[in-house]
Amino acid sequence: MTSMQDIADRLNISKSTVSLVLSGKSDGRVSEAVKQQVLKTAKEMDYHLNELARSLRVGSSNLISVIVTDISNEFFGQLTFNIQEEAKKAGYLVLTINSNESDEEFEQMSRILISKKVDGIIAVPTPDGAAALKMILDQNVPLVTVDRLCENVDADYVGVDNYEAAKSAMQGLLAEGFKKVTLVRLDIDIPPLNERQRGYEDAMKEAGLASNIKCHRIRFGEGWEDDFDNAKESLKASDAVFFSSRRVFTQAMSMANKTGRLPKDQCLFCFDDVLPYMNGSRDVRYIEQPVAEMARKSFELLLSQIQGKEHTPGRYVFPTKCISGKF
Amino acid sequence: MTSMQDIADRLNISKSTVSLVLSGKSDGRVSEAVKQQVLKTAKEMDYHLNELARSLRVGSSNLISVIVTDISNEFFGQLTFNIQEEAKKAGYLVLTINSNESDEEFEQMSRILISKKVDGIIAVPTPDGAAALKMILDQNVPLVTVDRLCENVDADYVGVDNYEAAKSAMQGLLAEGFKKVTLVRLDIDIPPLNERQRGYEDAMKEAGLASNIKCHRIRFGEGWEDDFDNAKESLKASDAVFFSSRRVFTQAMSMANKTGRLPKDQCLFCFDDVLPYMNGSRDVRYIEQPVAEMARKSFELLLSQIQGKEHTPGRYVFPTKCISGKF
DNA sequence: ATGAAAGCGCTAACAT
DNA sequence: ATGTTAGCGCTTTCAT
Repeated sequence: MTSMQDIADRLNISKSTVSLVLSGKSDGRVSEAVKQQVLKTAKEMDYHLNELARSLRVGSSNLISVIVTDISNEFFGQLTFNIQEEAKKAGYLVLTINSNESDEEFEQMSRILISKKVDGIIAVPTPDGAAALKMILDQNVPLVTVDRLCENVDADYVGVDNYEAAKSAMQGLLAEGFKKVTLVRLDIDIPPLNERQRGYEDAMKEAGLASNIKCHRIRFGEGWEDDFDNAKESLKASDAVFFSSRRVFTQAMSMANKTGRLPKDQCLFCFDDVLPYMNGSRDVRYIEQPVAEMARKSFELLLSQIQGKEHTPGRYVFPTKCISGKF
Repeated sequence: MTSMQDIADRLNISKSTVSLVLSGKSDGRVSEAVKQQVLKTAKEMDYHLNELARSLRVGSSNLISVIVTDISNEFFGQLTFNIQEEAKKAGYLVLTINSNESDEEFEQMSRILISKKVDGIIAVPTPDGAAALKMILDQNVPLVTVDRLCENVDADYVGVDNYEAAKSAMQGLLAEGFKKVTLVRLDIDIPPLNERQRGYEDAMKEAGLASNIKCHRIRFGEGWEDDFDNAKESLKASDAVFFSSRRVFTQAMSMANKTGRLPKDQCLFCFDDVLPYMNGSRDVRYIEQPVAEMARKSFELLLSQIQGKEHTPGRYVFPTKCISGKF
């Protein structure tokens, strides 16, 4: 591995001069002749900058991290993808981490990231991730939270109004005459899912359908099949089903292949785009989150923290779109 | 930021002793009393190891990278997720990179990764990524390729037999009496897609259906809608359609919502699991790749290279599963 | 325009 | 059992 010293030795100059040239700070400070020699020798000797050394010296790694619960989840995949593209433009690389919905993993990985001297963290907090978030803040590591609001943590937040989105979409649904609407959600207590449920319940109540409120909780991990099995009859008896996340929706679709279909005339309502899953024979309604914009905003906020700009944490709530039709 | 020196100063001992304790190498070499003091003081002073400095010193970053074309693609999301979980167990963090199918980006990002001193790279090569792969190899950075075989690059490879999988699934399809089978594929020349097409064509030929061979290419980026539009009539006239990747399948499904459905009695055949997309009213056939095992193997190969074990590059081909039924 | 020297925080070989 | 020292490869201040 060639180092700057090696180049300096070869040319009988000092490594400071080499550094000046190679880091592009030679304007006027180094003679053109020397500059060219350095550049040429660097190429000849196949020199590659050691970022580790540079980072140690200047105290910043040009690394950020995105912590999601599960990168293989489509929504988080898209979020991460868009953040990465933004980061790339600004010269940052992205460490992606899966918390697997575990508070312990979330905190443990946060510690490791801090050790790695990441310049900032964009995180989807786990159900009880407040402690980890506070720890990050304590270490003065720039932090932006996405998707899930942690009320008692004073950090930037980017997300959507889950309550309003769910409620108003429900109202549209009810206005069309659907009465027996059942909710299916994951059995993890995270704000978005709770808010969506609240939106569902309030819409039902306000429409005088409180007695039809019915909610099925599906385990996040092992055992979810059983939960669907138990919910089966109740779902079949509904005239519309609200799947409060894409994950639970696709699980339901997979299950349906094994344990029986949902009635064809039933309306499906889902949080997040499910168009590709539809085959044109159903009333469908879904809510679209502007994931690319959310990603962009998250990184923008992080970057301004990194650059030490004047900053008081804010909450940035993006509008959703409700789409319905025969899909 | 507390450093080991700070702890040493506070306790009037040397930083080597502190290092010994904090890196867990103090067994017998440091007195129990001092050890406890160090541990206590470290906690008090809220000490966090500076991995950057450690990495520079020991010459390894405990960072690896996974380069895929697009992390928001479900298949790559799952692959990455599983690699990350393996890496975590071994104490590695993962930098994920999107090449966006661009050879330039692939090479440029590879250079940056090498500068960052990643300990190894697991990559899904871009269509003409050979140059970048060779560069990585030249720098003696451990490398494993996944999903796409680069014939003229001497690196570990993990994948499936795309030709055989496609051909034998096609044969099953034809045995059921389907005759007009049309292929839909992305318009990027990567080995898996080419191999799948070859499998399709050979199966058709051997069944005496050469004249029915029909292949539609869908652009990877902008304009893909038009390509589907052009293929529309031809697809409707087929009695089975082979979607050679999930991406192109889901695109087709989304399009169908806008420009008209495919006939109900048509058989859908797809590479990669599409169960959640089905609603029980169709003949479906799909090929499942053992993505978790592939991820595990990839990381295992990478790790053994990193650890400098005796190693000649190999090709590891995993069996696929073909599933068919009314889904 | 160039060089010398210090130092980022850590580890490890070598004293003591 | 503990300390001293050197050095990983770089940037940056201060001299010259």
